Amino acid sequence: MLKISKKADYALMALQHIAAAQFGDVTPGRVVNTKEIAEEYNIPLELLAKVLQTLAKNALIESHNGPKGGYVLARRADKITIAQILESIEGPLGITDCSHEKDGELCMQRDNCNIRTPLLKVQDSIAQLLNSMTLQDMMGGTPLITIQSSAAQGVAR
Amino acid sequence: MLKISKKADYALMALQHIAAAQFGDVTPGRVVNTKEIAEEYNIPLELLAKVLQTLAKNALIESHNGPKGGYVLARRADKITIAQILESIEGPLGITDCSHEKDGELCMQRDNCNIRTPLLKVQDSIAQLLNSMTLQDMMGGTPLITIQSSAAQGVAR
DNA sequence: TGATCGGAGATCATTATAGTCTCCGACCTG
DNA sequence: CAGGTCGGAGACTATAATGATCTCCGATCA
Repeated sequence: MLKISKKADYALMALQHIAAAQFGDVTPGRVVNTKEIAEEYNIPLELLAKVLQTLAKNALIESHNGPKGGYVLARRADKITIAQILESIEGPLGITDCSHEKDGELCMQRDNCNIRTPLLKVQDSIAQLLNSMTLQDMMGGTPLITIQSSAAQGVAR
Repeated sequence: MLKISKKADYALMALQHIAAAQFGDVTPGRVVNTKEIAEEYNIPLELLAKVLQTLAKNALIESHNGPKGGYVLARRADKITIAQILESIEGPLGITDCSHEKDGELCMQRDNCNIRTPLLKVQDSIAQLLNSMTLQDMMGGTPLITIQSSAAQGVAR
């Protein structure tokens, strides 16, 4: 349950790769194209292209056309959150259908719903979690931040 | 993104209702049947039946056949976690495909995967969150626990 | 000017989801 | 001891989301 899509997976991998090429020690400032990433991670080329286009449209990366073209990060890796990446590909975070329902499209259970409030709490927690992690945190070598919900603490299990 | 299924929604609503009927002030100890829940929350009867059967099979509720039959909680509401409920319906928590891949079905990206570890961290955090909330916490009136990831604290946003 | 890039749209196959239908067996209760 | 009321279980269908592919276009730079 709560699985993220393959596209989102690809987005994360690609961004990690772009960030590494751009800020890594080996060949810093390198522009990386779609084909390189697709081959590196065994991702279908054209599907990855779609994903990168979407990321570019959402201003997470910048595209450069023509030979020697490719993608670079639109801003520093520590300014790109996991939440931003995932939301670019999969749309806004929404545990339930009614998480962001517009006026006029209320769900059938709405008036009697007994789980809306607690679920929104859960959603907020996940949102905080995803917003607190950046692409930088995902870079290899960097020790990952320790994540623990305060709610989980002190719960005997 | 990260939406839970309608079935899982129904499961949460139903369990909340059963718990309320069982431990509420009005008519404690009441056994509630599928039809009552379906009508209360506008859930398709037969679909809800499936959901409740699954919950029974996973030992979250107990079924009683025959007239006056229905469902009761298998244990106290504070001993049933949101994680248990969701996993009963949607299967184990898995942010990525490779979260619990068995031997022999490795994903194509496996050997080169640069995002597996951080994603598993995210997954663990969500698991902790869902395990820390119980059906009891979802009961109406009860002030919901304050959930906040420690990682989110101290992050300017 | 042509090979190399990304941009964009339509299209298709597969799978997951949501919902339905049918038949069965267990249980009270009159 | 029968009939209505319950859950149990399986097959089945429709719709939507996903993953993936194909084709054509425009920009760029050597």
